[in-house]
Amino acid sequence: MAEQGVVPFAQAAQTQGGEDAIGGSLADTAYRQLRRSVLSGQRPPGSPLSVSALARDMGLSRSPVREAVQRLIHDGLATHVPHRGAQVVELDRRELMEIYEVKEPLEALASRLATARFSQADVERLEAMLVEQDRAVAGPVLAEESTLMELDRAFHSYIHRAAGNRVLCDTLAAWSSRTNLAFPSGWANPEYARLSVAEHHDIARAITSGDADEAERVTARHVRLVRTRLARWQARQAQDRAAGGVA
Amino acid sequence: MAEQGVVPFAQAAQTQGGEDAIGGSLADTAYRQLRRSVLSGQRPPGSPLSVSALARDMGLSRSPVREAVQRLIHDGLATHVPHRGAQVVELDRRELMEIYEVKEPLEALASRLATARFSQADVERLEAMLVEQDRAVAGPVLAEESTLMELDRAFHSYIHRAAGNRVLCDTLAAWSSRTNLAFPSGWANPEYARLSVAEHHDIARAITSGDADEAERVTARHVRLVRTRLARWQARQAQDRAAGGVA
DNA sequence: GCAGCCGGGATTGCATGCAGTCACCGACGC
DNA sequence: GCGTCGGTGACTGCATGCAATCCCGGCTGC
Repeated sequence: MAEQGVVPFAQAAQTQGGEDAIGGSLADTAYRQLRRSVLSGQRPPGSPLSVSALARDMGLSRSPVREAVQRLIHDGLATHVPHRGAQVVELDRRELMEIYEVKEPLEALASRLATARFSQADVERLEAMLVEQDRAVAGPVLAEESTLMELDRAFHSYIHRAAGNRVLCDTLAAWSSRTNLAFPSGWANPEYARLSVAEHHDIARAITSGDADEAERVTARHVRLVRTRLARWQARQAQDRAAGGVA
Repeated sequence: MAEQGVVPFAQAAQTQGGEDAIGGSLADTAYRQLRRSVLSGQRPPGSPLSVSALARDMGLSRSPVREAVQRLIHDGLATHVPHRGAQVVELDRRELMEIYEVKEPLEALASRLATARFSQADVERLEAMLVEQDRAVAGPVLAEESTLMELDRAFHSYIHRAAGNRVLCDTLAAWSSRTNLAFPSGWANPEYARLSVAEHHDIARAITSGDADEAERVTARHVRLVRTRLARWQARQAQDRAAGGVA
């Protein structure tokens, strides 16, 4: 049970945006650029996405930009307000919880499938990622939030790909980008970050040891815990906002 | 555990196409019309979806049709061949199996969530659906395939909505339309149809009795069995085709 | 008879024009 | 001061023009 080390999907340009490199069409380029700016927080939730304005800024016509915006809408990263144009989506708590609810069994499935297909090279790669994660949360001060998010994304994404199910992989990638959108500074909390990394160790241990049932269990647990922490963080945010609003 | 009988989502015009009725934009109308003709089998897999030709046929310009086709592509119901235009997707066995693999835990989750939220009205509605299904497979000759498919869709869709998780509901709806696309005459097999209906009874029994664990279990089992039957049916089809090809 | 080449046709992708619709803001009247 | 009305601006959605690209068929030459 181990063909190669790397699992070579087509890398789903749609869901994973392989850099702003030369994209086939202008619409692709615009899509990736917009997507990147949205996911990076450069355009925070609620930002307007006016086709005309974007076309002006990006120096091309409205057609490809319009297409790019509509793809974002379809991805759930933007919404279309009837006569106000599009804007970056503002996920409410309910929707966020819904995504985590469905992510739980699917992430668990991914880990189970990946366990059966993991090669020695995969094991080494995953362990290298864990070393990076340990380093990122080791010192008294954590690495950059964006770095932490990227490490997290890479870890889970690797398992998704290793599962060898493209539908599963694409679906989880789409959901993860949406949840990351709503979890801007959650990674700034050292406690949360370290807990996540610890849970990643549990997942990796189960997968590399070949225990599919255990991998499924600890992965589901991880998703559940992240959801709990996210809810707690959101509640705290709301509380702080309320307190700050008075002052 | 029971607010209303009906679970009122926005009905996800995107994924459920509420008839070809007056859609906001021409693009919406074109999308629904195309989607309908694809899912009904009127445009079988492999059919070309030329924007120009469709625009001519539908009596409108290329812009909205182009948008509609791209939505179909994003839905996974069509593919875009670089310089040949789009065409109705031809799902290969691998992809079909992948979809069933991910549907299993999600359908199971839907049943579990629905169990906790089912009201008395929901119970009655579900039982009415089962009566319809029984009637459809009762006689020596089954009802129309399209009728059977619609009954099946309605049954599962009702549970999805009852789960009260919109992301879950939309995702399953999208996947189901893709699998239905590849299961054209699977419902013509009386044995398969009766087995499915029997399993629906199991699911309904578990849900209405409030046993979430059991609902989850039998639902997963149902998806697994459908997948097995589909694989068997496909193998048989391939065999028949091979035999027919010789003659 | 077969291989290779070239042109016709069609298609996509992008740019742009045009009209309809609506939100926003200021002015006006009460 | 407040509510209401009208103008302005912008935006979307649709139609259409234009160039580039590529497939496919027929034709030519060997």
